[in-house]
Amino acid sequence: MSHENILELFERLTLLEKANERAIAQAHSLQAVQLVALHYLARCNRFSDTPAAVTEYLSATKGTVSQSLIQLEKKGMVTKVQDPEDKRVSHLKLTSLGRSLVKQTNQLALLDQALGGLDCEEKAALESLLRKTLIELQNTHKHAMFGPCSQCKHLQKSKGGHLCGLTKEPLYESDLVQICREYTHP
Amino acid sequence: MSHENILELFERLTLLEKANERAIAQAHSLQAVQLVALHYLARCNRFSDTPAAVTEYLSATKGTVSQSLIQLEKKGMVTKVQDPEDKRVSHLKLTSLGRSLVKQTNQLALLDQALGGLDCEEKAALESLLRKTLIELQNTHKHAMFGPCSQCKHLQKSKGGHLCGLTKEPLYESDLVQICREYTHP
DNA sequence: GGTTTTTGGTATCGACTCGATACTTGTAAC
DNA sequence: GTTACAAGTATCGAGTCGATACCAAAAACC
Repeated sequence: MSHENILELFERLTLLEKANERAIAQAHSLQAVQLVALHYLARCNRFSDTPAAVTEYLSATKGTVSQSLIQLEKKGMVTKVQDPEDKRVSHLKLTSLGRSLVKQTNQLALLDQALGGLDCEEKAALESLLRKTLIELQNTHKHAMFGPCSQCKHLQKSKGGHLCGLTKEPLYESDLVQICREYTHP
Repeated sequence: MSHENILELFERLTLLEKANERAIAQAHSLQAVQLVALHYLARCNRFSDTPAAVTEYLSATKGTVSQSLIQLEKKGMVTKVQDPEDKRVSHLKLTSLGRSLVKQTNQLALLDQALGGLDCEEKAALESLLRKTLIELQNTHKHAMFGPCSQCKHLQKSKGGHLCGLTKEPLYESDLVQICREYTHP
């Protein structure tokens, strides 16, 4: 009748996953937060690769995130590129070292391995249930959701391609699958 | 085809929930970890209310957990009671202050609110999928699982009641719904 | 029965996170 | 042009975390 069981399961999964994340990060001389940020940067689009976006994604404060990003830069995982239009913002690009680290650690998530035990139908069901929960959560609170442009409310078709209704910028194929900080459910 | 979407959704939910946890904890002058520990202690059985069990649950090191528990004790949320049989172990009992805090913060989980948007069938489906995932995870790695005695492999019936096959101790009604560190899936 | 090993728990140290505040610089609003 | 605001950095104190060392009680061993 209540949600207690789900909450417990979720918390348990979360704790195990978190511990695993820490272990993996440590194996590469990184902090857990830094690894999460790195994975985020590897799959966000070019509107969402700024320190501010990472801050929003991690739900942390900009001071903290700034420091973590400086660490990542020191370790040669990312480089900062100043935005040509707005000189205040910088874009974070993964170096080849950063990209290879992401690749190495991609399949190490405990969850990823555990999900191998589900068949396709179950995975689809789980995905849609989780998505529904997340959307519900976004409705009650006003948090950024960070989804792919391809499923976003702001996606528009233009001659021969796509367009973001918010920024009016063209979206190419590669943009569509990446996640964006402005994602809104239709 | 792959699990990427599920992993993303899961990570997003986790990050939001974590941020929320921090905020709630801070509102009560606690650390997030301390609040999680407190909630754990509120629903574990009498075999699982020791510092070692909390350590296992949080997947942290005993040194760290020891400090967190000392903080909780200082703040009057829990009290330590030495085990009469094994003088090394201490049991952590919630004070009335601790219990009331747990009650206050119980319904504040973002997830809890978001799950309100699912109907009963969906919730049941989500629960069983998450459980299957967790069991799968336990099979590949050997982590403690922390489930309720009522669903445990070690549960045995005895004359007029139940019994834990591992410790041979009697289990009363109230024990059955609480979570135990020795939980094993049948 | 006495020695060794293991286990539960604490104490302490350094590296790091995190939040808060203050600050700089660039952009937008009026 | 002045003011407000936004992006990002710097810094400080409180606290987490992992590692190590340590103590005491229990268990295993001979």
